[in-house]
Amino acid sequence: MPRKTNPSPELLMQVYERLLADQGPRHWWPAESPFEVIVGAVLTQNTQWRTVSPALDRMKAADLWTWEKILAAKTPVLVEAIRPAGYFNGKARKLKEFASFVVNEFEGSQDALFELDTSVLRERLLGVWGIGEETADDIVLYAANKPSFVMDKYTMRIVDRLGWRVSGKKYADYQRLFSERLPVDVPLYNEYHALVDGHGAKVCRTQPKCAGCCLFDLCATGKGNLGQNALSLQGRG
DNA sequence: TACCAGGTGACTG
DNA sequence: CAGTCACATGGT
Repeated sequence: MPRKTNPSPELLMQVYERLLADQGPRHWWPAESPFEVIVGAVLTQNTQWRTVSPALDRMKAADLWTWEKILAAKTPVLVEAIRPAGYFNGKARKLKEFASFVVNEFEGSQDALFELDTSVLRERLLGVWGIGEETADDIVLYAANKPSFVMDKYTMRIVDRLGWRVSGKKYADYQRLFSERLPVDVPLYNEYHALVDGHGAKVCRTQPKCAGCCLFDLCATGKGNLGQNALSLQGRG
């Protein structure tokens, strides 16, 4: 493996511009309301969005589209609605825990919750059972529109493959790599995470498709795969 | 067919 | 604190 390098703020912006040119704006989060962002953020945990979207439709059809209704619903009813998203027992409990939090402490409106300062909001979210760091940051950024850079499996994998040095192995370490180098800017955080996610899902997959990658010349792993990709291109003639 | 997908909490040494 | 495991459906 090539030696890790310490990426400059300029390099982070260069990667952003490359991804933006490659994919265009992604218009995240794919939801019509802060409520839907939160529900979607829980349902998409370790799950692809394409199975979450049907689950959201089933929740609407089952009249489970407010915190009060989620809280009042019988667990098997909620489970059946969210079944397509997987992990339905755990996610049903998580939705009920969050509903209880919003109904009992913020009168059923996440708007009151979002009035908290960013760091306080994040801590309150982390205090809810089932809300971990990524889901909390999803909610802070995409529902409350406050600046908290979202980290996820894709982003960590891309950082590792690019060969960027990270101070540790934890979520916060990877998150800090970005937040210490980028201006604190909600639209930038929003689009950056969306673009990295798209790249992770389509190009920098578990089995990376380095041929044609817009970051190829910036990537330690991609350069290492040059021969292999050249062969696979040749094979397709 | 076997592997993988926008994590989190519980448990162990 | 760091590693490991269960949780579960659906697409390729």
